[in-house]
Amino acid sequence: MKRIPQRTIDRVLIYIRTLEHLIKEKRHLISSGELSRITGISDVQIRKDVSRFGRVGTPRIGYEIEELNRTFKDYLLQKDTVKVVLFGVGNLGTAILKYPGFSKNRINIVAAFEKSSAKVNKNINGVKVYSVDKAPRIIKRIKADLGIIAVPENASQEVADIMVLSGLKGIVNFSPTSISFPKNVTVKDIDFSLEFLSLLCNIQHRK
Amino acid sequence: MKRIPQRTIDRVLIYIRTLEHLIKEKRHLISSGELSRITGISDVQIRKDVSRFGRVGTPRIGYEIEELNRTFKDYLLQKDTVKVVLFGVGNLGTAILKYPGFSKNRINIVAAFEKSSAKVNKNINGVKVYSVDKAPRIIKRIKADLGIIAVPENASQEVADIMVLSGLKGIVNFSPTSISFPKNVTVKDIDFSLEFLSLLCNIQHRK
DNA sequence: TACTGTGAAACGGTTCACAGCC
DNA sequence: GGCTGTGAACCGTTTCACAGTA
Repeated sequence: MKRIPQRTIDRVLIYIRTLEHLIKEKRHLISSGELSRITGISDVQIRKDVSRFGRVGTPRIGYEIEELNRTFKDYLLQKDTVKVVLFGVGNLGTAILKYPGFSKNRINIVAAFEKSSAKVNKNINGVKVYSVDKAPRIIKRIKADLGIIAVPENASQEVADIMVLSGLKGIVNFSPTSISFPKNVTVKDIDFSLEFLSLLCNIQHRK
Repeated sequence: MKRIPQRTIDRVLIYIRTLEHLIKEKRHLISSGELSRITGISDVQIRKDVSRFGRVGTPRIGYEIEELNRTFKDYLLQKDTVKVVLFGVGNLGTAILKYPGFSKNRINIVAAFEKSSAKVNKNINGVKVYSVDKAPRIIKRIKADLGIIAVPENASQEVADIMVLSGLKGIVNFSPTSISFPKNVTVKDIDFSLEFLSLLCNIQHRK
């Protein structure tokens, strides 16, 4: 199959999330129109996305939910579990450690790292907190996939460097600053302030 | 000035964030090339974005940082402060209440709402926690701009309905589910699991 | 009739190539 | 030479319009 663009992947992840809700409700069939109403994504867009996977729905009937979900997941979510490490066990870091949604998506936070010695060696929600200087060794040993930056702004670049050095190829950066990194590493920035301001501009600038 | 597309707005918010860092470091001038190196956004893109605001840099020299920053902010950030209300004072909700980055962006969380009576009437980081049924009255009185959904998945639609009823026009939804809402309301979804899975697919699917 | 599936058109955004300027 | 500024080309995505089907 041809390479799937990131935009499409992000939509498909929403389809998967929705289909799994429906499966829990024992639903079996869904049309592109109904999926559109639930997700807010247009029905044509949904059919285009589905057809990319070669999947065939039944005219007049719609798509078989289980089958569609399996097709998406087989293609996108090859790894059975994702191993993630967290840097920074402050308020946000702790909330992430306790976030209830990860387990159902097979996302496992396997270790946390902290500078402040008061938190080191604690155990939060079953995750051990280590001193930052142990990070490279531990990350290589457990072969983590992704890393999370949840440290204060002024420490984020330093922490990012350690993550790159440890061989992580993907980073989710919650700190409100641009970090530099080699181009074989992929970074996703989530800056809460920017999300709010973006939404606000969005509202104000629509006539 | 013509309507500015959302993509551009999101980039400009990053420019503002960066320029303010530079101002703190007493820098005065910056070229599109250097701004590109910091932010990861291409230099041509930056010049295109800047030119949309009619701003003129000096060839050979670059842009005057203070001036550029002011131009962006004057256009985008008209409100002096943004009033936000929070629904759900669990782990994530509490982390948001204590998030240190909001104040410098003039984002104020002005009230929080919780179902569980154990938390009602508490005060977290200077923000009063009210019972959910008080929400419509309080939100209208204080004229809040945006609302945050940080309640468990199964309560998110119910809470969203209350927010719409209270007149909020923008919602940041941290719950991992699609919510339905009238089209005069703008919603921004932040689903942590999806962000991680998206990043992972991104890494795996690049050749 | 009520749906899926899809080529073609329209749209929007990014990159290119280069003119202009100090 | 090193920077800004920008029309034009390019590219990817979304929407349109409609053919196909049970």
